[in-house]
Amino acid sequence: MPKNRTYDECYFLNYAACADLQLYEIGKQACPPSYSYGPTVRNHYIFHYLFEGKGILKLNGKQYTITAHQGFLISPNILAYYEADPTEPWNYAWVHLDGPKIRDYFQKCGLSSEQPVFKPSLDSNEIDLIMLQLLEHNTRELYCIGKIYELFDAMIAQSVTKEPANIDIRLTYIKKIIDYITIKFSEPIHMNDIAHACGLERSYMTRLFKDATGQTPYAYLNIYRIKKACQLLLHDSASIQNIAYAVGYSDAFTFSKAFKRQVGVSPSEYRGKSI
DNA sequence: TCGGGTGGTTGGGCATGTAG
DNA sequence: CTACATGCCCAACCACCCGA
Repeated sequence: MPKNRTYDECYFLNYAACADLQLYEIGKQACPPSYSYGPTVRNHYIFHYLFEGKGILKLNGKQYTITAHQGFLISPNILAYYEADPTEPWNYAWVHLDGPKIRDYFQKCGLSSEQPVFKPSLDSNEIDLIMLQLLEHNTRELYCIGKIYELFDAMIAQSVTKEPANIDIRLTYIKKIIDYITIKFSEPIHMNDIAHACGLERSYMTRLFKDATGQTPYAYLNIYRIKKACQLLLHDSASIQNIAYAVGYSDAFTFSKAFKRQVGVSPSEYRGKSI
């Protein structure tokens, strides 16, 4: 928390919630010049929207400049720092929210921890109005939940960072690869098999997958197998050799080495520690 | 279960082709 | 021109096998 933080107006909702949305807090603040917040990590989503002024956001080692009638998203468990401009400090509103579908809703707006800045493509009056209504009626919890959905709808309609079709295609390939691995992990899998199943050339598939996930399909497969093996070691009395077979290794020795490399202890030690 | 040797497989760089 | 897709190549890595 910043020193002596004062809110122009902030309302903590007593867990206003519906099936897929929890709304924790709504607030607004006209920040003094160079007013900063963080670095901080949150355990839910925070969306800020600027009525006036500008400032910077630092996230994942990147810096973004945000100006009036734009917004920015801070995702859970991401280290964030933001600071008002020294000459034109921002006047913004924020909402703290979470829920099983919130990530999807923000993604539909083109927002994620990689793309945290919302830039409306059309007249921003609609978003301004929704945010002002939220602030005005911040004690009416069900009204606010309704307005949050309206906000998402408006942001989706006005997003200029919609993912191009080819991104969707790539995501489809990634999903196919993951699906294949999760279904076939217990069988001997070659990368060519996965590539063939997805209709891709192997090296291109590897590159595609690594770009999206940060790890190769082969690494993902091994991690998945060892995770499954951990579950079996804890909840099943089968021999280590049988567990090795069950998660797709044709050889218990190879499994044991791979397990120790990833977990740090041998399979038998892992089982022994859990008892 | 571990360590070492060996052969096969994988990842990734690079050049090139293709489509919009 | 750009982004996507493919093919080739080779160093590095991994699975497998064997002995301890």
